[in-house]
Amino acid sequence: MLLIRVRGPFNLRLSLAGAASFLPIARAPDVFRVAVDIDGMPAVVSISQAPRQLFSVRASSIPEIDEASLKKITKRLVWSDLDLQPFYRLAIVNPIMRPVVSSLTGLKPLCPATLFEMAIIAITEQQLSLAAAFHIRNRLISRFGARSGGQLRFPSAEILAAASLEELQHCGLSHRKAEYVKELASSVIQGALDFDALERKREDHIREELLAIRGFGEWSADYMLSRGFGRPDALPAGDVGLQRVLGHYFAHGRRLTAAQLKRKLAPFKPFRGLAAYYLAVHWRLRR
DNA sequence: TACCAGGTAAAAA
DNA sequence: TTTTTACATGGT
Repeated sequence: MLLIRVRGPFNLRLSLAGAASFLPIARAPDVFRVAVDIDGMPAVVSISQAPRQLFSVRASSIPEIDEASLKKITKRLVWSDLDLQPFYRLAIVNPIMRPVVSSLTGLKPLCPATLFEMAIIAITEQQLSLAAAFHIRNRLISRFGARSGGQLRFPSAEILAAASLEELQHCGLSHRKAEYVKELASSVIQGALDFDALERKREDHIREELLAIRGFGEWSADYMLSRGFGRPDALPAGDVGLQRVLGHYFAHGRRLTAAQLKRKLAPFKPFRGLAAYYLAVHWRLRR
């Protein structure tokens, strides 16, 4: 077991409930359990929050685990480099945002285990409802995922690149999306696309690279910057879900345009995407 | 039953 | 160059 200290306020239970509020599942888990690959070895990482700002992290099914690697993946899963305090300082002086952050103190968006998985998530969620995309992803996982410690982990780029278009379509992807997934997986294993190297670049550079991927438009690039790369200001302004939710807070329930959405979130720069997430979770949990 | 859902690339005009 | 179209599944 490994203990990790977190910077600033963080409430894991609340963050899990926030994440679950977007999915068609009955109840949020209280332990963050993710099947992953650590240095090529399958493992299940279980993160729970001890009193105060400590996590306990366990990795099963590996006899010897490199502590640094485990720490690295954990930091990514819980976005631990993000300190919420500067965002809260901006939020509490805003009459609409103040009650939202005070009822959701410690909420953080949780990240998927890998950027590759996040990229596939972005593709599956294009245009479809989150519920539909959720079921499609689950079919991808049960069809192509490898088992580690009794849990299925998200299929690797190698597996998805080798899958046939028919198999991918059979999971519920359109023919076009099946092509996107296969091509993206191929360029990852060929090294033409290196998400880990991208992570260290500047935000605008990452965005440009993402837009060059076939199947990635503005929405997917910003969504991935926000949810995968953990850039708190990145904001998919064309997002229908956000436009509707923000409409409840800023426009008497009328859906906002992309430009209006940006304008309403301008006071929270450089945390506009995070502010949008707080409003979306607040709306879904109706706290 | 339709219709819309946290879009995009490619065809058509 | 700009506009229109096809497309997957799930919930209402």
